Amino acid sequence: MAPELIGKRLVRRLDGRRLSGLIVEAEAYMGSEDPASHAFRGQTPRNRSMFGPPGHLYVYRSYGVHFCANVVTSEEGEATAVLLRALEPIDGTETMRRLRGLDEVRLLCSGPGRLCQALGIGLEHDGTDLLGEEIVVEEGEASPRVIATTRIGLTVARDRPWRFVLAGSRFTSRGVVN
DNA sequence: GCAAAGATCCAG
DNA sequence: TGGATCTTTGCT
Repeated sequence: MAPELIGKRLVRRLDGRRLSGLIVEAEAYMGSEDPASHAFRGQTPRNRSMFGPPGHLYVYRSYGVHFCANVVTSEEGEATAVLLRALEPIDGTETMRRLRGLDEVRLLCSGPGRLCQALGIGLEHDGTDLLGEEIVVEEGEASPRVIATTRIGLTVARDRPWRFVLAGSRFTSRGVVN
C-alpha cells in the first residue's frame, strides 16, 4: 500500500483553508512481521489505532518532540501502516511557512515531523478517518515513477526495501533519488 | 517504580 | 555530531 500512496495528494483542511501536497516519500511498517513496527510486540494504548480499520490515521510522538503520521492500510486486527515522510507543498504554502516558522519551501514538509508541523497535525488526529473532512487523500499524478529503498532511522530490520520515493523529487527528506 | 530507547530536527 | 525533550514500554 505504501507505493500506491506516492504521487497522491494529501489534503488538510485547517480553519477553512486548504493545505495540500504531493506525497513524495512514505515507508511501510508491516505490523507483527516487522521488528521495526510499533505493532511488532502487539497492541498497546499508544498504537491501538494501527489495529483499527484501514483508512484511518495513526499519530504518535517521536523523540518527545515531534509528531509522525501514518495511514493504516490493513483490516481491523492487523496493523500494517504507512508512515508519511515527505510532501511537495502545493496549496497553502503561506500557512505552512507560518506553522513551520520557515521560508524555504523545499524544507516545509521534507520529513515526518516537519510534515506534521506544516499541516498542523498532532495527537488529536490519532484515529482520524481519512474519509472525513479534516484530512483526505486525493488522486494525484497519473503514473508516478516510484523507487524503493531501505527505511530511515531504524536500528532493526534495516535491510527491508520498504521506503518509497517519487523518482527525481527534490522534496524528500534525503537527497534526490533517480 | 525505574531505566532505556526512540519511525526526528536543528544548530554548531 | 550531539543535544533537546518526554513518552512509551518492558523489566525488576
